[in-house]
Amino acid sequence: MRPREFNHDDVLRIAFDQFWRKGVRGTSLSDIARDAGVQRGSLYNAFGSKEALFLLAYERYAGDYLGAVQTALGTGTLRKRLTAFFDLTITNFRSGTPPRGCPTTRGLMELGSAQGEGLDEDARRAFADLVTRITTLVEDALSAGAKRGEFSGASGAAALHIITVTRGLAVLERAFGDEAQLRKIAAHTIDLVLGATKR
Amino acid sequence: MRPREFNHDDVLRIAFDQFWRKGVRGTSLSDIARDAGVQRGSLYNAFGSKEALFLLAYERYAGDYLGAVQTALGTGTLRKRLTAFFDLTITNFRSGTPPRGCPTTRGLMELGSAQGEGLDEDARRAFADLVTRITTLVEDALSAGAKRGEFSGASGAAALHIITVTRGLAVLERAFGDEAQLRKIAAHTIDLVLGATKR
DNA sequence: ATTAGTTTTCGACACGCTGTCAAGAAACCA
DNA sequence: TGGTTTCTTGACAGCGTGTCGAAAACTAAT
Repeated sequence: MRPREFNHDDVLRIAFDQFWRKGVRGTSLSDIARDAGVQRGSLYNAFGSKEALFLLAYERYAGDYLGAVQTALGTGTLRKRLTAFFDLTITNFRSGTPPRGCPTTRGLMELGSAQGEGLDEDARRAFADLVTRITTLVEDALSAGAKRGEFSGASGAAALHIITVTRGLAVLERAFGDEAQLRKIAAHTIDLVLGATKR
Repeated sequence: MRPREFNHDDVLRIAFDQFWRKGVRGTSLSDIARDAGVQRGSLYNAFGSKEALFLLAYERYAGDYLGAVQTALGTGTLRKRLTAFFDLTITNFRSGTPPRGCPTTRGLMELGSAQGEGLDEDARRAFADLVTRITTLVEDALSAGAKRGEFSGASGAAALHIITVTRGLAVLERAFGDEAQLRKIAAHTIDLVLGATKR
């Protein structure tokens, strides 16, 4: 059989970069094909559809990001861990020029109820999955912190609250683009959650 | 001059309903024209572009919604006011079948950095404007509550935190569609913010 | 070395969407 | 009634996704 003339992973990387910067609906396969030096038809042949290509590219990102979260939440006091987590989150939103925002949040709001019901659901699942996994990591950090007496409260509720704030930060980032504001909110949230200990 | 054969406001209402359900990029002017019983070209003649039509339709929604927020935040104890505010917010996200989500959050994430730089910026401003106005209303309620001894803390920071949570709720609604979860998070947030009083 | 078979690549096509434009239609005013 | 103005209509260009068949390129077998 004839070997493929392009590298799968390279294309996924290039594609996700475009998706991240311009959104799924905002990037065309022609864009990706041009950037990757590949014919558009070849992409369809190799990946099937734009959504399928996006899903593969997103999975790669999700894995990387989850690893980074795990690292951020892995050392130091609970406050340090949470600070590192928020820092990672905000830095991720603000990466790129101009800042690319949060691909997960964007995807979640961008898709939803368009018209194509089929693959949209797969994408939603992928986004929701990453959110769930990160929530679990935060919850674990809180539980461990509770054992060490750094936090007293319901880890589950607190973790969900923190995740909700990070999603909100992703939205505010798009609305105002004010990184200092985001960091203030993050610090305030940590105070609120940890302060609940010394009620 | 020849009078217009359709009612401006009717079209805006019909258009926003579609935009809300399917997103700006997900609805075509053909859809709106069909629903409104108007020719597509007439819409271009009357409004100029899809984005302009959306902006007009959104302004109408924003005004209505802002009024509802003002009402919700207007009576009772501070806790009651915040509860009513979150209730309004979540009910709004979950209205329609299937639930339509938050048009502001969706718009904020959907637009951003597509390719058309011109009108996207106007839309972003409109979205951000509504968020800012609501933040101010919440902050006012908190300040008033502080005077009455129902809250002690920085009203500005707390208001921003609450708004961030509502934006996060809009995202989680899309991710999980679990209304009970949203209400739990809202209740937890109120406890956290008001609980900070009795530190 | 030649040939058969398989996979990739390429180009043309159908279809939908946005936005433009010119020509037709309808109301109003003089 | 005639002219002007505005709205409506339909055709068009341009770009997007996705499909299809044919050509090209490589492997493997004879």
